[in-house]
Amino acid sequence: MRISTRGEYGVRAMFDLALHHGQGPISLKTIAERQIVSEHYLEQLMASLRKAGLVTSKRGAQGGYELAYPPAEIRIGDIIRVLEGPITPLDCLDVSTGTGPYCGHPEQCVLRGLWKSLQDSMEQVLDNTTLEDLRQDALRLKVAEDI
Amino acid sequence: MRISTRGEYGVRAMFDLALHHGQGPISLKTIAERQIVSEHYLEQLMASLRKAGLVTSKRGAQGGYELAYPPAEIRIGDIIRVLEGPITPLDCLDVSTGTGPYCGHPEQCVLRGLWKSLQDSMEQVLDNTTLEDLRQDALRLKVAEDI
DNA sequence: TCAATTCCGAGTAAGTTCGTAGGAATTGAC
DNA sequence: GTCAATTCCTACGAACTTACTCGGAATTGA
Repeated sequence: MRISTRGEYGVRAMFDLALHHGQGPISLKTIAERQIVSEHYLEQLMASLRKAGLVTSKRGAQGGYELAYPPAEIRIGDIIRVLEGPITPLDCLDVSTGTGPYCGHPEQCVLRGLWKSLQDSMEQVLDNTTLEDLRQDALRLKVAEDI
Repeated sequence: MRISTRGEYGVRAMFDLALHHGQGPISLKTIAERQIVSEHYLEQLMASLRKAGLVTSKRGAQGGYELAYPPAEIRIGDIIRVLEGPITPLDCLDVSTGTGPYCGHPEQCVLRGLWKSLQDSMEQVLDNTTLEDLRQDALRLKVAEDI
């Protein structure tokens, strides 16, 4: 029931970009130093986020990454889905794979309801929180300038 | 964000035991056949559940496993915790490990709130569903006798 | 021109998952 | 007392995932 470092670091990087949104491209090196993660590893995560259209990049000197949309329009669930895959406790619930909704035996429908409830509650949290929400939290903690 | 087969099969096995609660010990072989999982693999899961006190076992001919408590007193969260470990999206949230609550940098407290909300919502679902709830669902589906 | 930076593909060590294998110990039924 | 059924225990292992590292090509602003 854990998210991996892909999701964790990815959300941290996107949160960092949200805090500095509007200040031009931020380099990987800067993000990696501020969030204390491996630069090369983060590079791979940013590549995924870029291909998914959540960030834009600029190469060369003074290049870096920026959010592709305002922080209020990027949900944490969007980030997690890109980096961790569908938000679901069980593969058979994932409509995108076509393996569900029936897993072969009718009695499993009872358990399916359970797992579906779990999935719904996870998505509810992750899709109702945006980067802007996190930014507001940070401002409220009055530590934004230190980050 | 997935549970592994340990949790999935374990819940299925416990659900099976709940449906047949009060009928004496149920053998691994029977559960494995009904739930279509590997008998040897399930054996390992049942060993964990036994050590955790959720089931009792009886060796020898006509032996098998039984729920240690009535279905209404066993929460799905209890089963998942035994088989998958603490229910938490991030290790640093797990109070039992002592690594939390501070992960070294204050700005992470903002993200901590997010992950904590996620954890709470997952535990809310898993700890508010008991085996009796699932049994009632099954009875309502009128398929209990087929299982 | 050059330093900074993204982009890209490959490799890899350690850990986790999902089992399998084999046999010892226990028990009820006959 | 024997035997079949069953739990109990330890060990092994193959495949997959995770969390990176490495090296270098391409791009860009100063």
